[in-house]
Amino acid sequence: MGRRERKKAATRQALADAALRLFTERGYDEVGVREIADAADVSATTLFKHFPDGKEALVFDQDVDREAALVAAVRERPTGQSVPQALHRMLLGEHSRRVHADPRFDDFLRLIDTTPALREYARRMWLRHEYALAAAIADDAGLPADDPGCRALAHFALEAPVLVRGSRDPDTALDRVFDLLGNGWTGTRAD
Amino acid sequence: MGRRERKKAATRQALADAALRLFTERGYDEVGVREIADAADVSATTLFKHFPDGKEALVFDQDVDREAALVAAVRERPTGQSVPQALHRMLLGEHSRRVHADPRFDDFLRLIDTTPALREYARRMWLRHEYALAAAIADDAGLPADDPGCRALAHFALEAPVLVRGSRDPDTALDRVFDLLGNGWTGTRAD
DNA sequence: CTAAAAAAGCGTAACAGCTCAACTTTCTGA
DNA sequence: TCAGAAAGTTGAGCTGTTACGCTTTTTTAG
Repeated sequence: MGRRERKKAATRQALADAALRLFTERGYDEVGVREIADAADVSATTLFKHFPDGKEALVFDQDVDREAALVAAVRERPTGQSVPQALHRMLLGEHSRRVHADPRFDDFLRLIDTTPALREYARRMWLRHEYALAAAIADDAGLPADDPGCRALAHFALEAPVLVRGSRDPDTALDRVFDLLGNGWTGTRAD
Repeated sequence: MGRRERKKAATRQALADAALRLFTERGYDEVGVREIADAADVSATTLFKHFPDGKEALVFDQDVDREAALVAAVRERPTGQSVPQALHRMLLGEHSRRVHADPRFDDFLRLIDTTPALREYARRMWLRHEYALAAAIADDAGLPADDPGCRALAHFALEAPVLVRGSRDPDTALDRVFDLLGNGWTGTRAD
């Protein structure tokens, strides 16, 4: 790795670190991009060269490849396991794995939960994989790739993680969401 | 109705009309708010006084009360009809009723479909009623008002209309979405 | 090896949507 | 009638974001 790329990566990391620190200290809406750029000793233009998707992207630095994991969860699920069950397990595992990996991950989640713009951005990051996931589901079920039912299942499954954030018990809430997707609405009229 | 309120309503209408005309003529992103304000012969600040939710709100002027209709669809559904079925019928009826009411409604829908910012805004308008609808569903099923399953059903049902836009056959697509919510994912592995 | 040219970082200035403090106009009621 | 409250309007200015040009580094050609 050349000297140039190393400096580039260092600048990018300095920007992301400064942003996360300032955001958690004073709140997302109270910190401007010029201030973040100053803290990393670069100009605002440079910040946007490193993060073309804008201010929100500063928080979601690590862009791991979730798409492959999602498609694999559908394709390589064990016999007898339904598609919703496979996605459910995959999303649960992903979440707990991340919580245990980085101690700062809690602050990270709290920041996202309390900032509408970041929740929206997180949702859109998940939904970027909607098309690929829908295609994998359709292929598995022997339906055309743009089948609306498959698209709906992919869409709802990808939205589930964002939807259950803020619940008192997110894991149980996720159970309920995937129970709905797997078995349908089973509620009957009270009394 | 006093002279003052009439003038206010006239200004608001002039703004909405100018916006819709300019947007359909040249595209949403090609028209600035200052230009719209000029066309209505007011300043940009005045525009935001009339539409505090911003540029997108100019397009969704008529703010009919859908919340009551949604809650009523759940509460007053005929015996034997499930909650998803009731919501499905209600959303279908709402759509066709609007298409037949105003001939300009087609242009309106096309504008929304081709503008990501407007699609997002439409989605958020629907989701404003998520809490009320979830509470109505929970009440009907005898569950606590913040039950995650009820919240998920409300959320997915409200997102359905936006999700099926752009499909080749939106009505059939809506059938598939509500089949998923009513009966769960029934697909089995191909071959 | 060196000069040129291609690429990439960087800052200035600007434009977009949007808000704030102040000024005018219109309505109210004693 | 006429203060003063309420509502409407405005120009200046803030924030996220981008286009343009300048400088620096890297690659390439002879």
